[in-house]
Amino acid sequence: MRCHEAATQRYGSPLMSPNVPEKPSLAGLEAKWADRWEADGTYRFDRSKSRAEIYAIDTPPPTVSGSLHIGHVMSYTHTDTVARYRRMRGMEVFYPMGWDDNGLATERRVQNYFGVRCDPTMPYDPAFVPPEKPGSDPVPVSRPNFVELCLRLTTEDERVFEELWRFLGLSVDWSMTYLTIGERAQRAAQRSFLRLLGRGQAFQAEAPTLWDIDFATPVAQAELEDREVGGANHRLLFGRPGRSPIEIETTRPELVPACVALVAHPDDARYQSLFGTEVRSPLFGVPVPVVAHELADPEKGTGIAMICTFGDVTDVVWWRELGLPVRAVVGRDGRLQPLSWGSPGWESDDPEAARRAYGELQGLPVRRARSRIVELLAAAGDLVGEPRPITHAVKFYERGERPLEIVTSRQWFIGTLDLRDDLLARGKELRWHPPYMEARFESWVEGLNSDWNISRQRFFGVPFPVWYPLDDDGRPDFTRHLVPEEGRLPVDPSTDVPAGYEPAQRGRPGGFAGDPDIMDTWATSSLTPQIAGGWEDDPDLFARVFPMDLRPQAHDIIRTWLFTTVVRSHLEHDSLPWSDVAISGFVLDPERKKMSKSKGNVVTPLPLLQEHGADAVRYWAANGRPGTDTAVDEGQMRIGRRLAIKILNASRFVISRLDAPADGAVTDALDAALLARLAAVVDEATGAFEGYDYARALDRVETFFWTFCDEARAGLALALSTQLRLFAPFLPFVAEEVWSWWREGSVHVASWPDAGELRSSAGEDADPLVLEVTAGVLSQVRRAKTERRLSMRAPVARLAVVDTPERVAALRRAEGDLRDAGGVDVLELAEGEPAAVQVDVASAGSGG
RNA sequence: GGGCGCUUAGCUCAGACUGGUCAGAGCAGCUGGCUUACAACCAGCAGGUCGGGGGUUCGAGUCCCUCAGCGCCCA
Repeated sequence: MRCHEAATQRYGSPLMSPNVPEKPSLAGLEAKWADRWEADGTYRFDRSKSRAEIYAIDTPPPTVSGSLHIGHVMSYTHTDTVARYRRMRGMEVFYPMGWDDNGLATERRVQNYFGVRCDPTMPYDPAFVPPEKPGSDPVPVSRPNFVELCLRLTTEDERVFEELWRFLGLSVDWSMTYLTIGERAQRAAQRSFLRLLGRGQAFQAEAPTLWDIDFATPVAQAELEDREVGGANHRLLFGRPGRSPIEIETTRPELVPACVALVAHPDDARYQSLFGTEVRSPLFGVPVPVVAHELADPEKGTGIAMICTFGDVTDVVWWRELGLPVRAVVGRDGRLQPLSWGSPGWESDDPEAARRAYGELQGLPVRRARSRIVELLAAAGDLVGEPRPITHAVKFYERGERPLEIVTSRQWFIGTLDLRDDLLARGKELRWHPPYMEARFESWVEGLNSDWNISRQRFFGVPFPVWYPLDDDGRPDFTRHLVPEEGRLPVDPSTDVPAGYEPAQRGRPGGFAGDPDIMDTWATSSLTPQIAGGWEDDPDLFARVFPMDLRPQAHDIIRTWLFTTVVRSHLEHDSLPWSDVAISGFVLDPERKKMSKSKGNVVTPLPLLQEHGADAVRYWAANGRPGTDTAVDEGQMRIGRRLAIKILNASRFVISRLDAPADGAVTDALDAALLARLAAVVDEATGAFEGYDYARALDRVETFFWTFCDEARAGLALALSTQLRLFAPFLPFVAEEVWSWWREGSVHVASWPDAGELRSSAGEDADPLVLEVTAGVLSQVRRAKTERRLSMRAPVARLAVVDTPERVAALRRAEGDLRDAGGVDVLELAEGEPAAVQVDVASAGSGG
């Protein structure tokens, strides 16, 4: 029986009596095998394995509020090929799926889908039913009702997503699926937050914050993008008692009431005498100092600028570094808020005039305030010339439509600025595939200019597990945090009560108040290794999977997801979250343009999967090299489909011609040569996969396969078995289908081919030259027939080959096969030079 | 402004680390063939200054410098 075992090992699984369909087809393979894999638990994770035997993947949890697009299909297919490869190499693959369901994206979708908006002041209505169809005016609902609707919709979306993934053939263990709004995720996020708070790494600060007035949310540095927009430079006059006025330039004249200083470069000769003096703002007569700072650009405008609280991020820097006061005029709704001119902080030489001028602006949105104040400035003679239109870069929320404002508010942060060097070191420690992607991480870390704002004044997310004691006047003391024991997590401070208090004390003087904020979605999804791995909830599992092996993701979220995950793991575990990261490219539309909702060129995957089949779409995806942007290409999918069909047919051909189980030594020289070359292919594919280059592996396997088909080596069961296993990571359905015709078990848990065993099967004197020379001569024979417009069946009366001794010897070893394949009657082999092949095709009448 | 990537046949791309049968594959196109596994198939046909220029070398898509175009990242 040793012989049998050896053969089983070589072939990846036991042989059974072949059962080949009459007319093989790809139709219905996806559903058939997806069901079967689920029923058999083919991809079920065995948690009894040790860390060394486990290959753990930190799968990206897709945002369920969007629809899955073709880009997801590509990236997740890349991961799946790697997962399948590792599984066949004998690793126990930890491959869960997660759904990123919390956050702003879901809120927006729920608002539109149900026609509601969240009003956190309303009480819960257990009987609430959303409108049949969303009306023109959104229906206000309580926060708990709103959250219920979010959960209802995401549950539905997640079901649809899972079906698509199963159809695509992702080999995930669906029993391990997690949600970023789920209890485990909430517990992990809150626990991590509390520990950071305890160490002072998380903190609360009243600080200028980039704010999107439409989404009503603070925006983190990672969510910013610069956009070129039109604006205008306005030249304004700041007065000096008894002296000529100072000219400054600004694109935001509406912020004159928010001006706290003028600034020029310390070396700027023009303004030396002004430093330390005071000037008066136009219209409002506010005395402001003239200060020096090297960020002031002497080349820009008049070289002297106004500092307002806050017009842009440079204002924030000046304000912080120069210790200036705050005069906030823009509110969170993006309108100019009421001010009290003449009171402390709002001093003016002429409070009455200031009040009058501001009365024209108060309540206006910034754009309209801008036009109005320009009129006022012009009327007062404080505007020099006309505004000059310019184009300049302005900061936007990446999903927003109006420029961000900077408002001062109380927010939670995780300190990241002090980690810069540590994080750069982590970036170097991580193995990047492809390596050049590390540059994006580095430049991001080097450019960090603010700590990580993790709080959001929104509704659907993980709450901060914090309460504040209220003083005798009912005001919260933000310096004192009431926090729960870790064992109570997760908590919702809006319904749960801090230790030592009664529910009735909520909101009462001397009582308590819950923190109303929720965490930003990245503050949760930066913990996916911890959530999926059962950090603290399941220490046994966590020890077996963490740190993980692989983070697969696309390059657009290096500064968000990858960065934040590295931060959290560094702070909590003093390690990387994974050893390797594989970066996928973007999917471009068929015209190689970036896909975006606004352009309307987003490609949805389901129709493509249905038309071409999962294996075909996977084939296209697997051809997208690591890190490289790839266009949607139905031509490639058609090629993939044809490849799958070819595998069916070629396999049928080989299996139906199996003589005896070819467990013994290979005697035919051509067969031996083929196996020897196949061994080299296995080496290449293996090496490519070890470097996460699935595309290269596929290329090598595919190229060899077509050669194999050309040679039509009937009876080479070992070659077929090997190739099916090589194709299995890419075309899991067709590989499994063919496998089922003649082998027991699943090809996806069969062993990855072993080049050494192939070589030993091929035998000592296997010579790849036999294959090469024979194929070359056969190709000449075919060409001769084609040139004479003859059928490939046309007989060859005489074939004469002249070549080097080695090549002639090689050819002689495959003489029989050559005669059969070419229909050759007389074969003459001679050593000599120059090499030549002469094909005498029998004439049409000569008995052919 | 700094950085990264790309630029090879009409199209999509291989040719990396380890310079010398590397000038390739597929698609499209053209010409033929139902070779009893496949007509959703098979066979045959590709001469493209390997973006421009310079350099290293006996020899360079392959290494170095430089320029240009495109894309992306960061500021």
